[in-house]
Amino acid sequence: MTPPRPNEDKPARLRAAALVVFARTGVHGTAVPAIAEQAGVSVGTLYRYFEHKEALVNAVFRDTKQRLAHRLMSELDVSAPSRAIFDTLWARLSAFAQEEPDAFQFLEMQDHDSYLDPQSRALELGLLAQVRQLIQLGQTAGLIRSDMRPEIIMALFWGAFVGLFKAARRGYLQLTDTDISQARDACWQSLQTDQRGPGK
Amino acid sequence: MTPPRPNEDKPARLRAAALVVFARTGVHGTAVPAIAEQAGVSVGTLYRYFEHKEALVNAVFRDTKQRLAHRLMSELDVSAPSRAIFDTLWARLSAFAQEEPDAFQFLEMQDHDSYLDPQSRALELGLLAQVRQLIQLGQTAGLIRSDMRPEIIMALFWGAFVGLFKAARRGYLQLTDTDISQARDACWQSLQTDQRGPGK
Amino acid sequence: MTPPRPNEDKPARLRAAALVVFARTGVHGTAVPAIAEQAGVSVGTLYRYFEHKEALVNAVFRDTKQRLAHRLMSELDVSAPSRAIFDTLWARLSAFAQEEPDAFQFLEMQDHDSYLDPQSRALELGLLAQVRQLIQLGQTAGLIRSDMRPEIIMALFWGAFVGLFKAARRGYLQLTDTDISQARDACWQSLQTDQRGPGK
Amino acid sequence: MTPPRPNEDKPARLRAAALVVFARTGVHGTAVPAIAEQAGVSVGTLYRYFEHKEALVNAVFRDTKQRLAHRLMSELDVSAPSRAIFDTLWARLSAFAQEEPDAFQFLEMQDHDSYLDPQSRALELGLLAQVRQLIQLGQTAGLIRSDMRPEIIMALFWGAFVGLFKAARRGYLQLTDTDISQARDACWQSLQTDQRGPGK
DNA sequence: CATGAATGAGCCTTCATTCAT
DNA sequence: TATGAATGAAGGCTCATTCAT
Repeated sequence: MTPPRPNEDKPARLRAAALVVFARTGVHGTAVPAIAEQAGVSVGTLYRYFEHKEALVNAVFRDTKQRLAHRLMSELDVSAPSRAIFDTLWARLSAFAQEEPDAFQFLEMQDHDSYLDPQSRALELGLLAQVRQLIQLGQTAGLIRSDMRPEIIMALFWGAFVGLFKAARRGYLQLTDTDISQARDACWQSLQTDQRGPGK
Repeated sequence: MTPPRPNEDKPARLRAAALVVFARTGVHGTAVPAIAEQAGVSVGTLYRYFEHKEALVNAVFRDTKQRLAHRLMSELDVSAPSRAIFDTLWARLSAFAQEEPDAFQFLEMQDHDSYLDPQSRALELGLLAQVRQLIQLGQTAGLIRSDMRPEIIMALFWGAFVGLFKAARRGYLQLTDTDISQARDACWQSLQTDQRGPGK
Repeated sequence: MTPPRPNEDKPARLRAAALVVFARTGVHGTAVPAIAEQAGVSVGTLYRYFEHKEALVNAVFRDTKQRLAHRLMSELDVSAPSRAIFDTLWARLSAFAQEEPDAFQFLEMQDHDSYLDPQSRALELGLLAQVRQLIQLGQTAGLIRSDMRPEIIMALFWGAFVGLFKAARRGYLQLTDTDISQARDACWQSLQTDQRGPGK
Repeated sequence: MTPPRPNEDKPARLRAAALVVFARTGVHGTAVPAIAEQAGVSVGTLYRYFEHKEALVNAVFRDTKQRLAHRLMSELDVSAPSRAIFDTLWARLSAFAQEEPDAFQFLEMQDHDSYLDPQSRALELGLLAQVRQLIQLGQTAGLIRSDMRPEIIMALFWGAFVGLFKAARRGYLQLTDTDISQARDACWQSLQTDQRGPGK
């Protein structure tokens, strides 16, 4: 009934479709037929390519996480100064969040823990490890403050970025390019050794 | 069969129980009987006090949000310097996130939009408005950078905080008090006017 | 909270209340608490006087049937000519249907068979037997056609009467006193030996 | 487990099954699984074809009413004398009541008002209007008494017929063909102008 | 391979009935 | 004796999954 691009491979179309509806209604709130319909195939076909709904969720998760990882890390000049790397990463993340809002939102959904399998979790850790290395590199080079554990830095930075786009998505905020640049600079600033000593 | 604390009031017990399981499995992933069981009452009893599952969710949300708001804002000395206010808020938030991890996680869940009623949403906006005012006060007093919109500052700050505790909860991080203080200082640092000018 | 007539006996009040709501919503469509509320007592009290919902239904049925029987048969001059008896019965039935529409409707409800107990059924047969005797009397006296079994006559007559008031209740008809008299005469006419021979 | 006639169409089988159990237990007294079981399908299948239980009830009602209407009215020679029309209708009604007792009983159930939708109600009124016209025709032709409103005549006649078969169904009566003919003649007689003047 | 009708376990909700107060 | 909160089986309905075509 709806064979949009007949020779596009079905699993990919199903993953893409699932991503859309998962972002809209959440994983638990999405019925399998709704995914099949969005993909323009029948339920039976979906189950030909994915054993469970859970398997599909994990496939979508890995797919999306990997796309993010690729967009962030591919051809990244790790020999550049940290600030340049930071700006590049920020720009790439922003592009991802803006060009694939569903993907970005999906990755941030809270209730993944209940159905992610070990492989998916490993993938997540992999990306984290990569970012961690970048930070450590910067710390060693003296370009990023060394008085904080890289894990803390990552959590704060990633959280701040997510917070920014989540606020925008929920309508609390209208994000302009200026906002995004300012936010980037503020975040970078917090990664520097404090020049003024502790407050108070 | 299970009258654990016979004279504790049921609605409160049900809200508390719901919070626990919602935090664990998400709202959509939680069956009503699971809530009743956690509360040690029967399903029928739950429905005596809450018309819908949705009504219960909203009650839990409001309850929790209000408790957070109260913990954050009660007896806050708004005439204190911004840094002191900031530290107080950070400490209170940390205490909340550590003492009531379920509550903290629940409030951060993504898929609330689908079932929150107007009253709940209004409550959320109310707390945001309060925090916003604090930031504006600090900006006017020259203690917080004025080159960023308060909304952006809030989003970044709240996001960073959430990111920190979410990473801890997910096991990517073992949070110590030192970590929390450092994170606080880093966040505060990003709220200051940059002393060194933009990078690059 | 609502002790309307404190010394009226409770079972009677409960039967009356049940009749009202049964007529309105049907037996299956009526929740026990609704009956208690209508009676101005608590559910617990209801169960003090009636073992089951079913027991209450049967009590209401018997109560109502007996009241009908009494209104129809008490002080009936069985020595009067059939036409006079007929007119009296018709008038009494009409009064009952008009003064106690709930009772009349309840007695005619179809799905009684599923919960009437033997005693209730016996009562029903008792009233039928009484009417049957009246008809036989008339037949013997040559005042009612003898070419039809009394059972058939009863069924037709009772059905016609019910049909008349049911149509009125359902809004297909606005019943006037003239209508009721005409209907009475038409019914009586059908009980007479045909003066013109069969059709066809 | 029970694929009795595999290629019979399911909605029809479901309507037929529902009619049977509705006639037995009443609509409110019938659980959806009981209908599915009677039809030899699963609950899920029932809900594939009918949105609600209520939708099914209405479908059954319309189906049944229309079948009755068709059996009564199709190829009816309205130019025939009233008596002939009357006899035909009576015969057709009798056939319907005897061949499809569940259908006949279902149509007469009291508590329809609570779940019939406007379309179903319209259908009911349509059939009534048709019968009404036949009566008026007969009245104009002087073959049916003109001193009674057609609505009254309809109510009495339909009620009498229903009463006859209801009595039989409830076991108060063993209906023979002779009974049915006699009843028909008696009913016709009541539709004639009284030749003897009022009784008393 | 693809389809989508069929299945039935499980979800949300109601309600007849009980029992501590 | 009266109350009404508590219970849990059962009802209406959904949806992940299967399988005949």
